[in-house]
Amino acid sequence: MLNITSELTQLTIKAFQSLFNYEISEDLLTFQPTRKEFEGSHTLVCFPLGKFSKLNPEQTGEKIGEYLKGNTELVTDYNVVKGFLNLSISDTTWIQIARDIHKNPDFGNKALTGREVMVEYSSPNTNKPLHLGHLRNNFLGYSVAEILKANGNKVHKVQIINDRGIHICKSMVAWQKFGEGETPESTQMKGDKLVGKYYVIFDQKYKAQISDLIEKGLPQEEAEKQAPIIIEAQEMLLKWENNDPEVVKLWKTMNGWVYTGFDITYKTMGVDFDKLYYESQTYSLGKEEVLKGLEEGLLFKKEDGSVWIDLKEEGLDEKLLLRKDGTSVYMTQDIGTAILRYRDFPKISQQIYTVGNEQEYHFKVLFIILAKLGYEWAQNCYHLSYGMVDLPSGKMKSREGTVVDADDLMQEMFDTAKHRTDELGKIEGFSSEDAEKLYRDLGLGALKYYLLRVDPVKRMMFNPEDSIDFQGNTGPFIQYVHARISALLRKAKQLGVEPEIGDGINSLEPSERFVLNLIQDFPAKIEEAANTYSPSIIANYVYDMAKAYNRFYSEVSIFTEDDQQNLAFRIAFSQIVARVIKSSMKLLGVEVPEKM
RNA sequence: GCACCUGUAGCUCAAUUGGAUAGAGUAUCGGAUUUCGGCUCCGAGGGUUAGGGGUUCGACUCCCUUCAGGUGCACCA
Repeated sequence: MLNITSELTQLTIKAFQSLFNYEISEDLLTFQPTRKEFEGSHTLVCFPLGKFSKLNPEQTGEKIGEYLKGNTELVTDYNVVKGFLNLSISDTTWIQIARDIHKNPDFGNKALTGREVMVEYSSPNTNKPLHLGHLRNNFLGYSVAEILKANGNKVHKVQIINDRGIHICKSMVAWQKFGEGETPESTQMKGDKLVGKYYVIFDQKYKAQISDLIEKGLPQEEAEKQAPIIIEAQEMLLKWENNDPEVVKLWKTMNGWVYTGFDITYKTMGVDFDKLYYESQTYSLGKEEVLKGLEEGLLFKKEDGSVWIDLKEEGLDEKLLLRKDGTSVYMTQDIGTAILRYRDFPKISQQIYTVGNEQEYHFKVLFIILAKLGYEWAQNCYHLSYGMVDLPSGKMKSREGTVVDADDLMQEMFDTAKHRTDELGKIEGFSSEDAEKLYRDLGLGALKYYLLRVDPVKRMMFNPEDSIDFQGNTGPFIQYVHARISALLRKAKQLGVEPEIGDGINSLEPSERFVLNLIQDFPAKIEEAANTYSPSIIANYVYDMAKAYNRFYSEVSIFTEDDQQNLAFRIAFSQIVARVIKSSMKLLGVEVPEKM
């Protein structure tokens, strides 16, 4: 397809050659969108060129503009403001571009490049339900996977389920002692909620025991170590690692409950995975690798028998890899998991870990350790880090029970969507099933869009009220624009108008040029988003486009058009916009309804 | 204490990676329409980009520094 920027670059090189007899380098030519207060669509920054043209930036721009206008079909007009050369592109070019895009329903998606990557996200602990933070994680990981796919990568979506360790033993101990045989069936609770309940109970009992011990005169630190219930949990972990049948059975049962619960939540969220990894299946590989590293002298053993790695040369500290009792820690497991994944998928060139920014240090260390152990792919590992999500009501702290549960929040979004939609009377003629689907699309779309439109590295504020507004930079607004176009297309069909870009079109509205300029930028935006792992780029892009189309729509009344060719063109043009909106939203994991 | 991240309009976020007069939405104020103090349109105000210094044709962006907030520095995961 015709690419205006690269076309302009080539023509400008030629112009420069012919005007100043100098072969200008491509990277000195930066084209950017023209600011809307000036005429034109593409702007060449002339400041860096003066050195080679031997003229000041204005004169340089003037000369180049004159040349491009006079000698090319592409450029029809120009103006120079300060050192900026603004170029107007011919309508025939725009129409040609529209035609190319219209013919290509798959516009934006690159063909497979042969590159293969793995994206990890979600990766919950199995001792408590998913919360708001997990929502950002899942949406982010899923979206990045979609973006990478669109950019030509083969993508494997995976997660690592932290199904072993002291945390799950805590829930198990509490259930054993105080559960009285409760099950999801007997309590009518989602499995993850039930197990989470016992995790909380454990914590309460543990705290009570600590304060008892402190009252008896023990220092805080000692009390934390000696509380009977924590000792029980530690003993259980050891039994688990030794394959004690009873403990393993309980562990399987309770994890099973959690998985059933998680599956429901994932389904509601609309995310999925190609393969699941379980720490219970990877930690022993990690242990092997650590022992191997110890033999090779890469690691060292302390007097108490614990195994460490020394990272002082890298400016970091020493890091524990095996406890004195020989059990493995978080890091050990992650080493095993990473290696196992490369064995499973030898062709992947990169692993992307979607994990909160509180673990930046962990991943920094992990990647260094893997490199030290001799795995050169470690340098391609990437920690997709993201900030916390705050709520207007205040901070989210799991210990204080102020966590916002993922299921509850999504349900609240659906309810709000229903409430707002009914209020606006937008669902006349909907069957109850269709209406239900619409509430879900709107509620979930609002949530996803709001969480994804912010740069991942930033801590963000989630305001449920704002997120589901039909006005402004929100999911529902974009969904609304799409539905509006869909309605227009339906009407065109009724009237028997075929969307088509014929040869008779020769001029465009300024707002159409503006929108087309945005549209032709779509593949570049995908690439940028893929390179920076930022769905926010796509989100803000699609908002700009929806807004621009909306302006066009209010300026031009489409069906009063008496020129049939022009009408067919405007329908085709709208169709392209709808497709790009749909594709963009798909990259964010958001459904766009046809009707709303 | 050390390390990393963040700081942009009252609020929530952008800014094409160093480019023009820093933009949207929301809130506020004004106007239009309207059988609601609701909805919808139009317009306006609102900024020393946390402060200071430096680099250059040009800095929200890069470097140094101070301040504020957050996170990490577990034989938890």
